[in-house]
Amino acid sequence: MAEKAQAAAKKGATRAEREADRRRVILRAAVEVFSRKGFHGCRIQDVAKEAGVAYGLVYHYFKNKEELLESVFASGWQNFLGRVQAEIATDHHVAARVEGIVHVAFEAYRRDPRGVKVLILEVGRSPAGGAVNRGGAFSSVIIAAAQMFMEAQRRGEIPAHLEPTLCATMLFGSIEMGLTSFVMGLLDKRDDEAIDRARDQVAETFLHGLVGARAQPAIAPVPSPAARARSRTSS
Amino acid sequence: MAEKAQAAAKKGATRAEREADRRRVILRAAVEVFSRKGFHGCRIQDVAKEAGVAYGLVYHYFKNKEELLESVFASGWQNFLGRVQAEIATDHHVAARVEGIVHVAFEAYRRDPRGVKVLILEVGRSPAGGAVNRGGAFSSVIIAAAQMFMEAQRRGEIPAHLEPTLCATMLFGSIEMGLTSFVMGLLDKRDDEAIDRARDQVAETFLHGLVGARAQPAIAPVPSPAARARSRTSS
DNA sequence: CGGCGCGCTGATTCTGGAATCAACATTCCA
DNA sequence: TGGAATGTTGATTCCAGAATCAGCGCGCCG
Repeated sequence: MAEKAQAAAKKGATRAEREADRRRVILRAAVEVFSRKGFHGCRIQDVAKEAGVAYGLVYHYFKNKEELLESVFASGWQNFLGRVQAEIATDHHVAARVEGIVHVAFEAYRRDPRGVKVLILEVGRSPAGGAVNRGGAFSSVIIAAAQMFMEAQRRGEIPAHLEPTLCATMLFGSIEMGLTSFVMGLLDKRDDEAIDRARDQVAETFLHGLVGARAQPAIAPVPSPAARARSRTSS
Repeated sequence: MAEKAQAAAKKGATRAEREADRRRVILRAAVEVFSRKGFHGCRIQDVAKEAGVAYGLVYHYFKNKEELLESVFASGWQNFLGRVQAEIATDHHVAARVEGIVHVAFEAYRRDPRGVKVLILEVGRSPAGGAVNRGGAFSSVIIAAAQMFMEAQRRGEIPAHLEPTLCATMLFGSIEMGLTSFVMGLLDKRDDEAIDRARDQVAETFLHGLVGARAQPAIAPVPSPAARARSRTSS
């Protein structure tokens, strides 16, 4: 249906270039279709049609459906992962780094919502043992971020009693769900302002939460008796 | 493989009771298998075997595979949803209600990790248009929570400039990813203490973040020039 | 106690879609 | 310009696994 553009680009280009181009077109189509129907919900034919290409050609460029997803993942996630790692690797104050990470995520979404959607919906979480799970790629960011928080604790930038892994987990949870609310249409995905505001709120709220956290009491001014009673029941 | 227990329970029970029992056994087995292999990754046969029951019987109790998932969803999510709604419906301070919600989620996980895993991995997010997505069930909690936050703003319990939907989104994102870190083995799922601590940290951190949020500046003491420059670039 | 109904069985059928492949098209180089 | 190499096609093959169904046997009722 889409993607007739490639025909035009065919003219002045070496064979290798055109081939790489085709590959990219198919990959792009795959992202598109996966994001619409999900990995399992779509047939290779759908991808081919979307790419304006014959059924079998997909198999010329990718060993099988699985490898196609693999590649979609690689092209999207690797890139994202790299940027996040770069943010983490700076030795700025943890606040700056967290801001950086949030920024990277929301920018990625602004640039390519479809792609982010696929990553969020298909790749990041996918059924455990499932062949789809990119050997703990998700885990690796979280671990990296956890190390960052640990370092921040050593520097006294955030309270020492927080579990770093959980901090990392919450950070990406907030980001991911923040984006999901756009993906799912809870917030207006075409409102650029809204995306900016969301980004800032996620970063700020999360940071305030970390820095303000104190070991003992929740700051509930009127902690209902019921909640109080329950709150420590099971520990 | 498992579930030979039902044979024993067969004795003193009316027919209807035994039948309902069977249904429950199958449902339980489905949760088990879905959580291990995912919805798409498992065959009805796997479910049947897990339930210690014949292939075709599954079809006696459920129209098809889809309806089976539907039921797994209903039995798990409805229940969870109800409890969350109940928390939201109290007119306690927002802090108490948030604590309540977090508590409900983590308790659910403690009681039935498998079930929670299925909800998180299969049902909650599932490919968009996909037949699996329970008509925005996920959305409905978020909307409810968003209303709670709006109310809290009216009462002056949290800053007025926060986007309520995003607050809700972040809350469930934090909870969900917090649980995911157990599901994925980043934290030790058999350590009851750890679960408790995680629960408290999620609630506290999130609440501090909300309450402490101020309209203008992030609290970055040493906001790296790079981050500063970038921070407002695109708005 | 005998026969009848219904929960239950699993071999069989059926279907959708992944992967193959042999034929056809295009590009490249001599 | 010819023909070798490589790209492209889609009808065909093949199979996993969903759904069916004809019959069996267990337990209940007369």
